[in-house]
Amino acid sequence: MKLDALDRRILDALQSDGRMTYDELAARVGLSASATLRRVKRLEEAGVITGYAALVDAARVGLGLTAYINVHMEKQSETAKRSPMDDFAAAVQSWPEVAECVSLTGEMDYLLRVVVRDMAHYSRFVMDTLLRHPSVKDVRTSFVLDRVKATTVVPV
Amino acid sequence: MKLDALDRRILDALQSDGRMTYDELAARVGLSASATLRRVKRLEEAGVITGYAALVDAARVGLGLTAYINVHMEKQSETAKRSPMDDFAAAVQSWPEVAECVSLTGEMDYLLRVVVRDMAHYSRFVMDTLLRHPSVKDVRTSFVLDRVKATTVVPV
DNA sequence: AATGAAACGTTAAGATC
DNA sequence: GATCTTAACGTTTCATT
Repeated sequence: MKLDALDRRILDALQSDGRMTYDELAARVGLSASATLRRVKRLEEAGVITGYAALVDAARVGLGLTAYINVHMEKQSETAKRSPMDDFAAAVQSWPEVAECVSLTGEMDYLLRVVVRDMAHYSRFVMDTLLRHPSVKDVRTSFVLDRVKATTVVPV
Repeated sequence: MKLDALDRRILDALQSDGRMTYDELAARVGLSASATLRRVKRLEEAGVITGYAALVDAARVGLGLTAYINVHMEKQSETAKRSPMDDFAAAVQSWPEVAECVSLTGEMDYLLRVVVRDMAHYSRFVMDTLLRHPSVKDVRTSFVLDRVKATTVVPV
């Protein structure tokens, strides 16, 4: 989708404050409230704005440990009915501990960001869930010592 | 902060739809709107809810490339006036390409998630910004092939 | 039972859509 | 005009004495 300067200003504002009123937003971008609303709806319908979220501090709700897990997969079996990759991707969606999962260049594997209560929770997740999945061969974990920066804002 | 079942339901709902009205939210959690409002304000003031954000699809606004960059730092010089770590942490805040930056166990370095337009943009960011920083020794990059899962929702 | 604190619902006025 | 937000006020609940 093609964005002009006004769209960018709208996205900039709504990314920082997703509950801003249309009056306030309109004042900030220099349009009327109704024109602003039309643009926001257009951005939503075009899939530019995928949703709105309250951002929760994981540590303050008892989820004090974040880990990055490199997951190595078994070689794909030729006889498998469906791809182990797709199967793993589907499983990941259902695991609430997994905040993020991407496949990367370099190695044929996944990188997971998981948010858990503590080491015991981490251990249980890896042993009982992750390693139990048939496509997973082995994992290598790094734990987060310090969250230097974490933003949902994309520089439009 | 101590959360009861109602707080959890509120967080669950607002994490999925941050623009939900208090009437709607109240109906979902089984309270009146005013009681719901009071609880939300309390969660905000306690720092449990850190903010609200419109979520933007980076690819749809021309930011088609995400990279994970492992950054190795120079050994900290004894005579440095302030810590190179802190200096780097401050610099990272000002670079809009960096969506996330954490320090990890294992190696004394940082992991960055950067969101850029394309390879040319990535290259310029690494050459002209990242490697130009005095504390940075070298970097190793993996590019995202497939975003399997990416959520801001924390399982409360 | 009496008390106080915490949390709830109703209502109404103002803001927003 | 209809909906939504928000503060005021009275009521309920519950732990403690």
